[in-house]
Amino acid sequence: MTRIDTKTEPARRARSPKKTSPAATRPLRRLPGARNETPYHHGALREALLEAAERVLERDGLAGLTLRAVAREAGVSHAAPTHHFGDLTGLVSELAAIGFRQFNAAMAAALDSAPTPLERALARPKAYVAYAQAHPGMYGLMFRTERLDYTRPSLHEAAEASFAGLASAIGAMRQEQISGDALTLEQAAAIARAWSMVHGFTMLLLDGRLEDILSRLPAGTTTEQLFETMLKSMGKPSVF
Amino acid sequence: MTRIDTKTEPARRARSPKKTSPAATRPLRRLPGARNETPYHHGALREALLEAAERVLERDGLAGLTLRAVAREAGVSHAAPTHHFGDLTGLVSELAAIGFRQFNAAMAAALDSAPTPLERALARPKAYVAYAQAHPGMYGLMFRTERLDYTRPSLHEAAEASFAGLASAIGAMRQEQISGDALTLEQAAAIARAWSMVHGFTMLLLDGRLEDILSRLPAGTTTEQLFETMLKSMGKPSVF
DNA sequence: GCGAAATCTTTACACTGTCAATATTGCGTC
DNA sequence: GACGCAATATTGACAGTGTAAAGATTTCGC
Repeated sequence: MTRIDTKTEPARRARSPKKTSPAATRPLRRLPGARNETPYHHGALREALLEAAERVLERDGLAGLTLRAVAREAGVSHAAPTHHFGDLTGLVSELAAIGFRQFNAAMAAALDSAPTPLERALARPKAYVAYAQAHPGMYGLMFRTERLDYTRPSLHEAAEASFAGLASAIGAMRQEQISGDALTLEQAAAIARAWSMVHGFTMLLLDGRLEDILSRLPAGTTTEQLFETMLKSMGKPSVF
Repeated sequence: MTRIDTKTEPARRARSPKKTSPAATRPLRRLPGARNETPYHHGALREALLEAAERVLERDGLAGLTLRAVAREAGVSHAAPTHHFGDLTGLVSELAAIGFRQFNAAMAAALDSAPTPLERALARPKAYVAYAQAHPGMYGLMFRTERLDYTRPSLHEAAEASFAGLASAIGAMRQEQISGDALTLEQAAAIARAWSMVHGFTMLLLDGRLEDILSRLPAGTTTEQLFETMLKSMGKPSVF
């Protein structure tokens, strides 16, 4: 059965002569507010693609986050992202960098809005889990290293800032200055302990692994109650 | 350019008449020890596929674990796994169940070989991390819920057994019986704390996220030292 | 021994990432 | 202002994937 090559993308264009009306030949990218002449050059496609990617991620999950799906969401051709991000790893890495910046901002905001020292002690861990619950797709992306390129400056810096915030918070709690380039074993253990605890709880929560535990608790017990009880049961009353 | 359908798998067979020598037409599945007449029915394909899948996983990582790669590794056609596992989720879930059983066995063995009570207190967490380091692909698979079907009895039971082992160890540590169907908030927090801690540390370690910390420690400090220091810094001297 | 069921292969198709070739536009330079 | 080049976007192609359907082969219950 010799078929005639109907194989790639649905052929939205029926072999028209070289120059017809561009509105008819390219139905993509219909920006409603702007002038309807969808220009060949988008103008801010990079940002539009990242926003589209975040939408796709939170709507369809990590498995649905494909280059072609993002291009569709942004209303451009399937190969348009290549020029801006190189490949899928590039797009995902830049999106993860945005996630880390969102995360850092959320942590800072939570600290600022905590009045009493007692609340401040719990503000960071709670904001940590809250961010992950509000943006499960993003958090999953940020900590799924398989398709992430940490040599990209934007991602490296944003993640580094997260870590620095954590380390300095631990230092403040221990009433000592934590220098950037050297750590004692006890300092490192304190950082690793806090990070492991919060990250582990978050991952188990997002993966639904804690529902077994929650279902065995008195009816109406919330995730937050479990988390706070857990934090208070540490050796010292607070973690970060 | 009308092409003639050279599109699917490399056509290993050049339109031969109906019955030629089967060794020529099907070069797959050459079991060296057995009789060279590779039979049409494998006999134990399900197990062979699972073993092939584990090999592929630890060799090529999670991204390389595809249905077709597993079929190739086992020397059968690409659609053969379908009949045994339904789809990729099925294969991955069964493999994860094997991982949980390996994990449970490793934990039990570690407990048995710890002579003193002091060593027994650290045996479980250390065995936990050691298993993940020895089988990083497996551990990643077991805790990457996206492509896992927990309604499968084998996976559900194996994972449940892991959780039960953890819960009972916590109960023993707190000198109280933990019943299967109800938990106090404090018990649940103790379980969640231990699990979050160890799982979080393991994930950060496998994702390379702790190398930042390790590189700032005195030269020669090992992951195990960091982990033990972390455990001992908990409120009580042991975790599980 | 025979028919049905289980097992395995083949074929097909929609989807993916990525590359190469082409089309279109923007922009600096004269 | 016009020209030419670089940036941007589209089109087309191809190898790889999962999955479904249809056919081939073997095993098994009776």
